[in-house]
Amino acid sequence: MAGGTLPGTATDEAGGSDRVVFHVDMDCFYASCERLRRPELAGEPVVVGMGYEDGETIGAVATASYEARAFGVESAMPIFEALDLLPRRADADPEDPDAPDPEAAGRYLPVDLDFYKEVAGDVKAVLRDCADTLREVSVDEAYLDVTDRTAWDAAGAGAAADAAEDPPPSAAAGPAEARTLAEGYARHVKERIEREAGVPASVGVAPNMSTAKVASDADKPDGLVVVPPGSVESFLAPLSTAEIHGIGPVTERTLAEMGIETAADLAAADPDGLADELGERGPELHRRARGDDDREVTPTGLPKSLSRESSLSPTADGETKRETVSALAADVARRARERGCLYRTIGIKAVEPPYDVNTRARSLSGPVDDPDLVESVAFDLLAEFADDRVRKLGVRVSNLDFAESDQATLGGFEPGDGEGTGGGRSDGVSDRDGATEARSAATDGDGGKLTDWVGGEPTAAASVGDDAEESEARRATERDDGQASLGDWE
DNA sequence: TCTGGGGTCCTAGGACCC
DNA sequence: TCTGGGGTCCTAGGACCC
Repeated sequence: MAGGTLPGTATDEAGGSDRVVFHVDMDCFYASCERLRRPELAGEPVVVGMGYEDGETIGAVATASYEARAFGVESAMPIFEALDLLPRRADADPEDPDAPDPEAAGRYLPVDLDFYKEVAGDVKAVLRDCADTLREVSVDEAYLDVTDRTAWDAAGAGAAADAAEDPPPSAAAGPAEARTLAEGYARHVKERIEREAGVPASVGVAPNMSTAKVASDADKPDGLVVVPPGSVESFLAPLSTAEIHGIGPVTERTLAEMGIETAADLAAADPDGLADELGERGPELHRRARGDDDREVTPTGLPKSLSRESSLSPTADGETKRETVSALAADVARRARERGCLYRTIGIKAVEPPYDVNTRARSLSGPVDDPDLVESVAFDLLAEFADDRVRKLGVRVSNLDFAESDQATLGGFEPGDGEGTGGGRSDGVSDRDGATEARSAATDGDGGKLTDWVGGEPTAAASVGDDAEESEARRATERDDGQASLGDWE
Protein backbone atom coordinates (compact mmCIF):
# COMPACT_ATOMS: atom_id res chain seq x y z
CA MET A 1 0.00 0.00 0.00
CA ALA A 2 2.73 2.43 0.86
CA GLY A 3 4.71 2.05 -2.30
CA GLY A 4 2.87 4.03 -4.91
CA THR A 5 3.15 7.54 -3.62
CA LEU A 6 4.59 9.94 -6.12
CA PRO A 7 6.65 12.55 -4.36
CA GLY A 8 5.64 16.10 -4.96
CA THR A 9 2.25 15.46 -6.41
CA ALA A 10 -0.92 16.12 -4.60
CA THR A 11 -3.04 13.76 -6.58
CA ASP A 12 -2.20 10.51 -4.91
CA GLU A 13 -4.77 10.69 -2.20
CA ALA A 14 -6.94 7.98 -3.66
CA GLY A 15 -5.31 5.27 -1.58
CA GLY A 16 -5.57 7.40 1.51
CA SER A 17 -1.83 7.54 1.93
CA ASP A 18 -1.79 11.30 2.12
CA ARG A 19 -4.50 11.93 4.57
CA VAL A 20 -4.43 15.04 6.69
CA VAL A 21 -4.90 14.27 10.36
CA PHE A 22 -4.98 16.76 13.21
CA HIS A 23 -4.39 15.90 16.81
CA VAL A 24 -5.79 18.59 19.06
CA ASP A 25 -4.57 18.59 22.62
CA MET A 26 -5.75 21.22 25.05
CA ASP A 27 -2.98 22.83 27.09
CA CYS A 28 -3.22 22.04 30.81
CA PHE A 29 -6.92 21.96 30.22
CA TYR A 30 -8.28 22.01 33.77
CA ALA A 31 -6.06 24.92 34.71
CA SER A 32 -7.06 26.75 31.54
CA CYS A 33 -10.71 26.25 32.40
CA GLU A 34 -10.17 27.70 35.86
CA ARG A 35 -8.50 30.72 34.32
CA LEU A 36 -11.38 31.13 31.97
CA ARG A 37 -13.74 31.81 34.85
CA ARG A 38 -11.15 33.42 37.11
CA PRO A 39 -9.08 35.70 34.91
CA GLU A 40 -6.98 36.80 37.89
CA LEU A 41 -5.30 33.40 37.69
CA ALA A 42 -3.67 34.32 34.38
CA GLY A 43 0.08 34.00 34.64
CA GLU A 44 -0.15 32.43 38.10
CA PRO A 45 1.03 28.94 38.96
CA VAL A 46 -2.20 26.95 39.11
CA VAL A 47 -2.54 23.41 40.43
CA VAL A 48 -5.81 21.53 40.04
CA GLY A 49 -6.03 18.65 42.47
CA MET A 50 -8.04 15.47 42.28
CA GLY A 51 -9.41 14.16 45.53
CA TYR A 52 -8.28 17.51 46.85
CA GLU A 53 -10.29 19.91 48.96
CA ASP A 54 -9.49 23.49 49.75
CA GLY A 55 -6.82 23.71 52.41
CA GLU A 56 -6.13 19.98 52.49
CA THR A 57 -2.96 18.13 51.61
CA ILE A 58 -4.48 14.96 50.27
CA GLY A 59 -5.17 14.11 46.65
CA ALA A 60 -3.08 14.23 43.54
CA VAL A 61 -2.25 16.75 40.86
CA ALA A 62 -4.65 16.46 37.95
CA THR A 63 -3.22 19.39 36.04
CA ALA A 64 -0.51 21.92 36.69
CA SER A 65 -0.20 25.12 34.70
CA TYR A 66 3.12 25.69 33.00
CA GLU A 67 4.02 28.26 35.64
CA ALA A 68 3.51 25.57 38.29
CA ARG A 69 5.48 23.05 36.27
CA ALA A 70 8.41 25.43 36.41
CA PHE A 71 8.52 24.64 40.14
CA GLY A 72 8.68 20.94 39.42
CA VAL A 73 5.02 20.20 39.99
CA GLU A 74 3.91 17.37 37.77
CA SER A 75 0.76 15.59 36.86
CA ALA A 76 -0.17 12.68 39.18
CA MET A 77 2.10 13.97 41.92
CA PRO A 78 0.64 13.80 45.44
CA ILE A 79 -0.56 17.19 46.60
CA PHE A 80 1.58 17.20 49.70
CA GLU A 81 4.60 16.76 47.49
CA ALA A 82 3.53 19.54 45.17
CA LEU A 83 3.08 21.77 48.22
CA ASP A 84 6.71 21.17 49.11
CA LEU A 85 7.80 22.47 45.75
CA LEU A 86 5.22 25.17 45.42
CA PRO A 87 3.57 26.46 48.61
CA ARG A 88 -0.05 27.41 48.63
CA ARG A 89 -0.71 31.04 47.94
CA ALA A 90 -3.22 31.18 50.78
CA ASP A 91 -0.42 30.28 53.17
CA ALA A 92 1.68 33.19 52.00
CA ASP A 93 0.86 35.57 54.77
CA PRO A 94 2.98 38.74 54.51
CA GLU A 95 2.71 39.22 58.30
CA ASP A 96 4.21 35.84 59.02
CA PRO A 97 7.99 35.70 58.70
CA ASP A 98 7.84 31.92 58.22
CA ALA A 99 5.28 32.06 55.46
CA PRO A 100 6.32 31.39 51.90
CA ASP A 101 7.13 34.14 49.49
CA PRO A 102 3.90 35.12 47.75
CA GLU A 103 5.84 35.43 44.52
CA ALA A 104 6.76 31.77 44.76
CA ALA A 105 3.38 30.43 45.76
CA GLY A 106 0.62 28.79 43.77
CA ARG A 107 -3.12 28.52 43.62
CA TYR A 108 -4.52 25.12 44.50
CA LEU A 109 -8.01 24.28 43.33
CA PRO A 110 -10.17 21.16 43.45
CA VAL A 111 -11.29 19.56 40.21
CA ASP A 112 -14.66 20.72 38.90
CA LEU A 113 -15.28 18.28 36.11
CA ASP A 114 -18.76 19.51 35.31
CA PHE A 115 -17.44 22.92 34.47
CA TYR A 116 -14.59 21.50 32.40
CA LYS A 117 -17.08 19.44 30.44
CA GLU A 118 -19.03 22.58 29.64
CA VAL A 119 -15.92 24.19 28.24
CA ALA A 120 -15.05 20.98 26.43
CA GLY A 121 -18.47 21.15 24.82
CA ASP A 122 -17.58 24.50 23.29
CA VAL A 123 -14.31 23.08 22.03
CA LYS A 124 -16.06 20.04 20.66
CA ALA A 125 -18.53 22.19 18.75
CA VAL A 126 -15.66 23.84 16.93
CA LEU A 127 -13.97 20.56 16.18
CA ARG A 128 -17.14 18.97 14.90
CA ASP A 129 -17.60 21.88 12.63
CA CYS A 130 -14.06 21.64 11.28
CA ALA A 131 -13.60 17.92 10.72
CA ASP A 132 -14.74 15.25 8.30
CA THR A 133 -14.41 12.75 11.09
CA LEU A 134 -13.89 13.50 14.76
CA ARG A 135 -12.58 11.09 17.33
CA GLU A 136 -12.67 12.33 20.87
CA VAL A 137 -10.10 10.57 22.99
CA SER A 138 -10.79 12.30 26.26
CA VAL A 139 -12.22 15.51 27.59
CA ASP A 140 -9.22 17.46 26.34
CA GLU A 141 -7.98 15.57 23.31
CA ALA A 142 -9.23 14.64 19.85
CA TYR A 143 -8.22 13.46 16.40
CA LEU A 144 -9.67 15.05 13.30
CA ASP A 145 -9.55 13.71 9.80
CA VAL A 146 -9.62 16.80 7.63
CA THR A 147 -8.46 15.28 4.36
CA ASP A 148 -11.50 16.53 2.50
CA ARG A 149 -11.22 20.03 3.95
CA THR A 150 -7.63 20.84 3.13
CA ALA A 151 -4.51 19.39 1.51
CA TRP A 152 -0.77 19.08 1.66
CA ASP A 153 -0.31 21.49 -1.22
CA ALA A 154 1.86 24.47 -0.69
CA ALA A 155 -0.15 27.50 0.22
CA GLY A 156 -0.19 30.28 -2.32
CA ALA A 157 0.74 29.66 -5.94
CA GLY A 158 2.93 26.64 -5.42
CA ALA A 159 1.25 23.60 -6.84
CA ALA A 160 0.54 23.42 -10.52
CA ALA A 161 -2.73 21.76 -9.77
CA ASP A 162 -3.86 24.99 -8.22
CA ALA A 163 -3.36 27.01 -11.34
CA ALA A 164 -7.03 27.46 -11.93
CA GLU A 165 -7.91 27.90 -8.30
CA ASP A 166 -7.82 30.91 -6.12
CA PRO A 167 -5.58 30.63 -3.13
CA PRO A 168 -7.79 30.02 -0.12
CA PRO A 169 -8.28 33.11 1.98
CA SER A 170 -7.20 31.47 5.21
CA ALA A 171 -3.67 31.08 3.95
CA ALA A 172 -3.25 34.72 3.08
CA ALA A 173 -2.29 35.82 6.56
CA GLY A 174 1.46 35.47 6.49
CA PRO A 175 4.53 34.68 4.46
CA ALA A 176 3.48 31.62 2.59
CA GLU A 177 6.59 30.05 1.12
CA ALA A 178 7.01 26.66 2.69
CA ARG A 179 3.55 26.70 4.20
CA THR A 180 0.96 24.16 3.34
CA LEU A 181 -2.75 24.57 3.13
CA ALA A 182 -2.98 22.10 5.98
CA GLU A 183 -1.00 24.40 8.22
CA GLY A 184 -3.25 27.31 7.42
CA TYR A 185 -6.29 25.24 8.20
CA ALA A 186 -4.80 24.03 11.47
CA ARG A 187 -4.11 27.61 12.46
CA HIS A 188 -7.67 28.45 11.68
CA VAL A 189 -8.95 25.62 13.87
CA LYS A 190 -6.65 26.60 16.70
CA GLU A 191 -7.76 30.20 16.57
CA ARG A 192 -11.38 29.26 16.49
CA ILE A 193 -10.96 27.15 19.63
CA GLU A 194 -9.27 30.02 21.40
CA ARG A 195 -11.90 32.47 20.27
CA GLU A 196 -15.02 30.38 20.75
CA ALA A 197 -14.10 28.30 23.78
CA GLY A 198 -11.58 30.64 25.37
CA VAL A 199 -8.88 28.08 26.05
CA PRO A 200 -5.57 27.36 24.32
CA ALA A 201 -4.79 24.23 22.35
CA SER A 202 -1.81 22.62 20.72
CA VAL A 203 -2.27 21.05 17.32
CA GLY A 204 -0.24 18.42 15.54
CA VAL A 205 -0.66 17.94 11.81
CA ALA A 206 0.52 14.82 10.01
CA PRO A 207 -0.55 12.20 7.50
CA ASN A 208 -1.51 9.75 10.26
CA MET A 209 -2.73 9.58 13.83
CA SER A 210 0.36 8.46 15.68
CA THR A 211 2.55 11.11 14.11
CA ALA A 212 -0.05 13.82 14.64
CA LYS A 213 -0.17 12.82 18.28
CA VAL A 214 3.56 13.22 18.70
CA ALA A 215 3.47 16.47 16.77
CA SER A 216 0.87 18.05 19.03
CA ASP A 217 3.12 17.29 21.96
CA ALA A 218 6.28 18.60 20.36
CA ASP A 219 5.82 22.30 20.97
CA LYS A 220 3.45 22.64 23.90
CA PRO A 221 1.92 24.87 25.03
CA ASP A 222 0.15 26.78 22.28
CA GLY A 223 1.97 24.69 19.69
CA LEU A 224 1.37 24.09 16.04
CA VAL A 225 3.63 21.49 14.49
CA VAL A 226 3.18 20.34 10.93
CA VAL A 227 4.79 17.16 9.66
CA PRO A 228 4.20 16.77 5.94
CA PRO A 229 4.19 13.29 4.41
CA GLY A 230 7.81 13.40 3.27
CA SER A 231 9.14 14.44 6.68
CA VAL A 232 7.58 11.89 8.97
CA GLU A 233 10.58 9.64 9.49
CA SER A 234 13.05 12.44 9.96
CA PHE A 235 10.72 14.17 12.38
CA LEU A 236 10.35 11.08 14.53
CA ALA A 237 13.94 9.81 14.30
CA PRO A 238 15.59 11.83 17.08
CA LEU A 239 12.82 11.36 19.63
CA SER A 240 13.26 9.08 22.59
CA THR A 241 11.15 5.94 22.49
CA ALA A 242 9.10 7.13 25.44
CA GLU A 243 7.71 9.91 23.29
CA ILE A 244 5.96 7.42 21.05
CA HIS A 245 2.34 6.87 21.94
CA GLY A 246 1.97 3.44 23.50
CA ILE A 247 5.43 3.23 25.01
CA GLY A 248 5.34 3.57 28.77
CA PRO A 249 8.00 3.08 31.42
CA VAL A 250 8.00 -0.71 31.20
CA THR A 251 8.36 -0.91 27.44
CA GLU A 252 10.88 1.89 27.46
CA ARG A 253 13.05 -0.12 29.82
CA THR A 254 12.67 -3.29 27.79
CA LEU A 255 13.70 -1.45 24.66
CA ALA A 256 16.63 0.20 26.39
CA GLU A 257 17.88 -3.22 27.38
CA MET A 258 17.83 -4.09 23.72
CA GLY A 259 19.92 -1.01 23.00
CA ILE A 260 16.98 0.87 21.55
CA GLU A 261 16.82 4.44 22.80
CA THR A 262 15.38 6.52 20.00
CA ALA A 263 12.62 6.24 17.46
CA ALA A 264 15.34 5.85 14.84
CA ASP A 265 16.75 2.87 16.72
CA LEU A 266 13.30 1.40 16.96
CA ALA A 267 12.60 2.02 13.30
CA ALA A 268 15.81 0.22 12.40
CA ALA A 269 15.26 -2.70 14.75
CA ASP A 270 14.27 -6.15 13.60
CA PRO A 271 10.49 -6.54 13.94
CA ASP A 272 10.86 -10.23 14.74
CA GLY A 273 13.19 -9.49 17.61
CA LEU A 274 10.72 -6.92 18.87
CA ALA A 275 7.93 -9.45 18.64
CA ASP A 276 9.96 -11.85 20.75
CA GLU A 277 10.33 -9.29 23.51
CA LEU A 278 7.04 -7.44 23.28
CA GLY A 279 4.61 -9.78 21.58
CA GLU A 280 2.07 -8.35 19.21
CA ARG A 281 2.89 -4.82 20.24
CA GLY A 282 6.48 -5.09 19.06
CA PRO A 283 5.89 -4.85 15.34
CA GLU A 284 3.17 -2.28 15.92
CA LEU A 285 5.53 0.02 17.79
CA HIS A 286 8.13 -0.56 15.11
CA ARG A 287 5.67 0.71 12.53
CA ARG A 288 4.82 3.72 14.63
CA ALA A 289 8.44 4.63 15.03
CA ARG A 290 8.67 4.71 11.25
CA GLY A 291 5.55 6.82 11.01
CA ASP A 292 3.72 3.97 9.39
CA ASP A 293 0.20 4.04 10.76
CA ASP A 294 -2.80 3.37 8.57
CA ARG A 295 -5.44 3.43 11.26
CA GLU A 296 -8.39 5.45 10.14
CA VAL A 297 -9.80 8.17 12.28
CA THR A 298 -13.03 6.61 13.44
CA PRO A 299 -15.66 8.32 15.57
CA THR A 300 -15.60 7.58 19.25
CA GLY A 301 -17.52 4.41 19.95
CA LEU A 302 -19.69 3.38 22.82
CA PRO A 303 -17.94 2.58 26.09
CA LYS A 304 -16.85 -0.97 26.88
CA SER A 305 -17.10 -0.67 30.62
CA LEU A 306 -18.19 1.70 33.34
CA SER A 307 -16.50 1.85 36.69
CA ARG A 308 -16.16 3.83 39.83
CA GLU A 309 -13.54 3.55 42.49
CA SER A 310 -12.42 5.38 45.55
CA SER A 311 -9.58 5.39 47.97
CA LEU A 312 -9.85 4.77 51.67
CA SER A 313 -7.41 5.06 54.46
CA PRO A 314 -6.36 1.43 54.62
CA THR A 315 -8.86 -0.57 56.58
CA ALA A 316 -9.95 -4.15 57.18
CA ASP A 317 -13.27 -3.10 58.65
CA GLY A 318 -16.04 -5.03 56.96
CA GLU A 319 -18.72 -2.43 57.45
CA THR A 320 -16.60 0.30 55.91
CA LYS A 321 -15.80 -1.86 52.95
CA ARG A 322 -19.39 -2.83 52.37
CA GLU A 323 -20.61 0.73 52.68
CA THR A 324 -18.04 1.85 50.18
CA VAL A 325 -18.81 -0.88 47.72
CA SER A 326 -22.51 -0.27 48.12
CA ALA A 327 -22.12 3.39 47.21
CA LEU A 328 -19.86 2.62 44.28
CA ALA A 329 -22.23 -0.05 43.00
CA ALA A 330 -25.18 2.29 43.18
CA ASP A 331 -23.31 4.95 41.30
CA VAL A 332 -22.13 2.64 38.54
CA ALA A 333 -25.61 1.19 38.13
CA ARG A 334 -27.09 4.66 37.97
CA ARG A 335 -24.68 5.75 35.28
CA ALA A 336 -25.36 2.62 33.28
CA ARG A 337 -29.07 3.29 33.43
CA GLU A 338 -28.60 6.91 32.47
CA ARG A 339 -26.71 5.85 29.41
CA GLY A 340 -29.27 3.25 28.58
CA CYS A 341 -26.96 0.32 28.73
CA LEU A 342 -27.25 -3.18 30.08
CA TYR A 343 -24.33 -5.11 31.51
CA ARG A 344 -23.56 -8.77 31.75
CA THR A 345 -20.43 -8.73 33.89
CA ILE A 346 -20.04 -7.21 37.32
CA GLY A 347 -16.66 -6.86 38.94
CA ILE A 348 -14.81 -5.36 41.84
CA LYS A 349 -11.33 -4.14 42.46
CA ALA A 350 -9.62 -4.33 45.82
CA VAL A 351 -6.23 -2.73 46.25
CA GLU A 352 -4.22 -3.92 49.22
CA PRO A 353 -1.30 -1.97 50.63
CA PRO A 354 1.25 -1.27 49.47
CA TYR A 355 -0.28 -1.51 46.03
CA ASP A 356 -1.53 -4.96 45.18
CA VAL A 357 -4.34 -4.74 42.73
CA ASN A 358 -6.89 -7.55 42.80
CA THR A 359 -9.82 -7.81 40.45
CA ARG A 360 -12.71 -10.24 40.56
CA ALA A 361 -15.58 -10.48 38.16
CA ARG A 362 -18.63 -12.57 37.50
CA SER A 363 -20.65 -12.83 34.34
CA LEU A 364 -24.39 -13.30 34.37
CA SER A 365 -26.45 -15.39 32.06
CA GLY A 366 -27.75 -12.37 30.23
CA PRO A 367 -27.50 -8.58 30.17
CA VAL A 368 -29.32 -6.78 32.94
CA ASP A 369 -30.06 -3.35 34.33
CA ASP A 370 -30.33 -4.12 37.99
CA PRO A 371 -28.73 -1.96 40.68
CA ASP A 372 -29.54 -4.42 43.46
CA LEU A 373 -27.82 -7.17 41.58
CA VAL A 374 -24.74 -5.05 41.04
CA GLU A 375 -24.56 -4.58 44.76
CA SER A 376 -25.17 -8.18 45.72
CA VAL A 377 -22.66 -9.56 43.24
CA ALA A 378 -20.14 -6.97 44.32
CA PHE A 379 -20.67 -7.97 47.95
CA ASP A 380 -20.23 -11.57 46.99
CA LEU A 381 -16.96 -10.89 45.27
CA LEU A 382 -15.84 -8.69 48.11
CA ALA A 383 -16.25 -11.56 50.56
CA GLU A 384 -12.97 -13.01 49.41
CA PHE A 385 -11.24 -9.94 50.80
CA ALA A 386 -13.20 -9.87 54.04
CA ASP A 387 -10.12 -10.14 56.21
CA ASP A 388 -7.82 -8.00 54.11
CA ARG A 389 -6.84 -4.45 54.59
CA VAL A 390 -7.69 -2.44 51.51
CA ARG A 391 -6.73 1.04 50.47
CA LYS A 392 -8.96 1.30 47.46
CA LEU A 393 -12.16 -0.32 46.26
CA GLY A 394 -13.83 -0.24 42.90
CA VAL A 395 -16.90 -1.53 41.14
CA ARG A 396 -17.17 -2.09 37.41
CA VAL A 397 -19.73 -3.30 34.94
CA SER A 398 -18.67 -4.56 31.53
CA ASN A 399 -19.88 -6.64 28.64
CA LEU A 400 -22.11 -3.68 27.96
CA ASP A 401 -25.11 -3.92 25.74
CA PHE A 402 -26.65 -0.81 24.25
CA ALA A 403 -29.01 -2.81 22.12
CA GLU A 404 -32.15 -1.59 23.76
CA SER A 405 -31.65 1.91 22.46
CA ASP A 406 -31.66 2.84 18.80
CA GLN A 407 -29.30 0.04 18.06
CA ALA A 408 -32.07 -2.47 18.44
CA THR A 409 -31.36 -3.68 14.93
CA LEU A 410 -28.45 -5.52 16.39
CA GLY A 411 -30.94 -7.60 18.27
CA GLY A 412 -32.23 -8.76 14.93
CA PHE A 413 -29.15 -10.77 14.28
CA GLU A 414 -29.25 -14.47 14.86
CA PRO A 415 -28.83 -15.17 18.52
CA GLY A 416 -25.42 -16.36 19.36
CA ASP A 417 -23.53 -14.91 16.47
CA GLY A 418 -22.44 -12.60 19.19
CA GLU A 419 -20.12 -10.53 17.14
CA GLY A 420 -22.43 -7.71 16.12
CA THR A 421 -19.86 -7.04 13.47
CA GLY A 422 -19.17 -3.57 12.27
CA GLY A 423 -20.85 -3.74 8.90
CA GLY A 424 -24.26 -2.29 9.44
CA ARG A 425 -23.62 -0.59 12.69
CA SER A 426 -24.24 2.98 11.73
CA ASP A 427 -25.02 4.21 15.20
CA GLY A 428 -28.70 4.00 15.02
CA VAL A 429 -29.37 6.58 12.37
CA SER A 430 -30.89 3.96 10.18
CA ASP A 431 -33.43 1.92 12.05
CA ARG A 432 -36.90 3.34 11.65
CA ASP A 433 -38.57 0.48 13.39
CA GLY A 434 -36.44 0.49 16.43
CA ALA A 435 -39.29 -0.09 18.81
CA THR A 436 -40.63 -3.08 16.97
CA GLU A 437 -37.24 -4.56 16.57
CA ALA A 438 -36.47 -4.07 20.21
CA ARG A 439 -39.64 -5.71 21.29
CA SER A 440 -39.08 -8.73 19.15
CA ALA A 441 -35.53 -8.92 20.34
CA ALA A 442 -36.77 -8.90 23.90
CA THR A 443 -39.67 -11.23 23.56
CA ASP A 444 -38.36 -13.80 21.17
CA GLY A 445 -35.82 -14.11 23.93
CA ASP A 446 -34.24 -17.07 22.24
CA GLY A 447 -31.08 -15.08 22.23
CA GLY A 448 -31.36 -15.07 25.96
CA LYS A 449 -31.97 -18.77 26.09
CA LEU A 450 -28.93 -19.59 24.15
CA THR A 451 -26.74 -17.50 26.36
CA ASP A 452 -28.46 -18.89 29.39
CA TRP A 453 -27.55 -22.29 28.31
CA VAL A 454 -23.94 -21.42 27.77
CA GLY A 455 -23.30 -19.29 30.78
CA GLY A 456 -26.00 -20.11 33.26
CA GLU A 457 -25.38 -23.76 33.90
CA PRO A 458 -23.18 -23.83 36.96
CA THR A 459 -25.18 -24.32 40.09
CA ALA A 460 -22.95 -21.96 41.97
CA ALA A 461 -24.58 -19.16 40.04
CA ALA A 462 -28.06 -20.27 41.00
CA SER A 463 -29.03 -17.29 43.05
CA VAL A 464 -27.51 -14.95 40.59
CA GLY A 465 -29.22 -16.72 37.77
CA ASP A 466 -32.56 -16.28 39.44
CA ASP A 467 -32.00 -12.63 39.90
CA ALA A 468 -30.83 -12.36 36.37
CA GLU A 469 -34.00 -13.90 35.08
CA GLU A 470 -36.13 -11.53 37.03
CA SER A 471 -34.13 -8.71 35.69
CA GLU A 472 -34.51 -9.90 32.20
CA ALA A 473 -38.22 -9.72 32.58
CA ARG A 474 -37.85 -6.27 34.00
CA ARG A 475 -35.63 -5.23 31.20
CA ALA A 476 -38.14 -6.35 28.63
CA THR A 477 -40.48 -3.75 29.98
CA GLU A 478 -37.80 -1.17 30.36
CA ARG A 479 -36.85 -1.44 26.77
CA ASP A 480 -39.90 0.39 25.69
CA ASP A 481 -39.22 3.45 27.75
CA GLY A 482 -35.50 3.24 27.41
CA GLN A 483 -35.37 5.26 24.25
CA ALA A 484 -34.01 8.33 25.94
CA SER A 485 -30.61 6.79 26.07
CA LEU A 486 -29.09 8.03 22.89
CA GLY A 487 -29.71 11.54 24.06
CA ASP A 488 -26.75 11.61 26.38
CA TRP A 489 -24.58 10.59 23.51
CA GLU A 490 -23.91 14.29 23.22
C1' DT B 1 2.35 9.53 52.70
C1' DC B 2 0.52 6.77 50.49
C1' DT B 3 -0.03 6.73 43.41
C1' DG B 4 -6.51 9.85 42.01
C1' DG B 5 -9.88 7.93 38.98
C1' DG B 6 -11.67 6.79 34.53
C1' DG B 7 -10.83 4.10 30.74
C1' DT B 8 -8.68 0.67 26.62
C1' DC B 9 -6.34 -3.27 24.85
C1' DC B 10 -3.59 -7.47 25.27
C1' DT B 11 -2.18 -11.96 27.15
C1' DA B 12 -2.23 -16.24 29.62
C1' DG B 13 -4.53 -19.99 31.45
C1' DG B 14 -8.59 -22.82 32.42
C1' DA B 15 -13.18 -24.75 31.33
C1' DC B 16 -15.82 -26.58 28.05
C1' DC B 17 -17.41 -28.11 23.51
C1' DC B 18 -17.07 -30.75 19.25
C1' DT C 1 -4.48 -46.07 22.67
C1' DC C 2 -2.20 -41.41 21.43
C1' DT C 3 -3.43 -37.38 24.45
C1' DG C 4 -5.44 -34.69 19.52
C1' DG C 5 -6.73 -30.42 17.87
C1' DG C 6 -9.67 -26.25 17.10
C1' DG C 7 -12.61 -22.96 18.91
C1' DT C 8 -15.05 -19.96 22.29
C1' DC C 9 -15.87 -17.91 26.64
C1' DC C 10 -14.39 -16.42 31.01
C1' DT C 11 -11.26 -14.57 34.56
C1' DA C 12 -7.20 -12.17 36.24
C1' DG C 13 -3.54 -9.33 35.65
C1' DG C 14 -0.52 -5.99 33.28
C1' DA C 15 0.68 -1.99 30.50
C1' DC C 16 -0.72 2.13 28.97
C1' DC C 17 -3.35 6.46 28.31
C1' DC C 18 -5.29 11.02 29.98
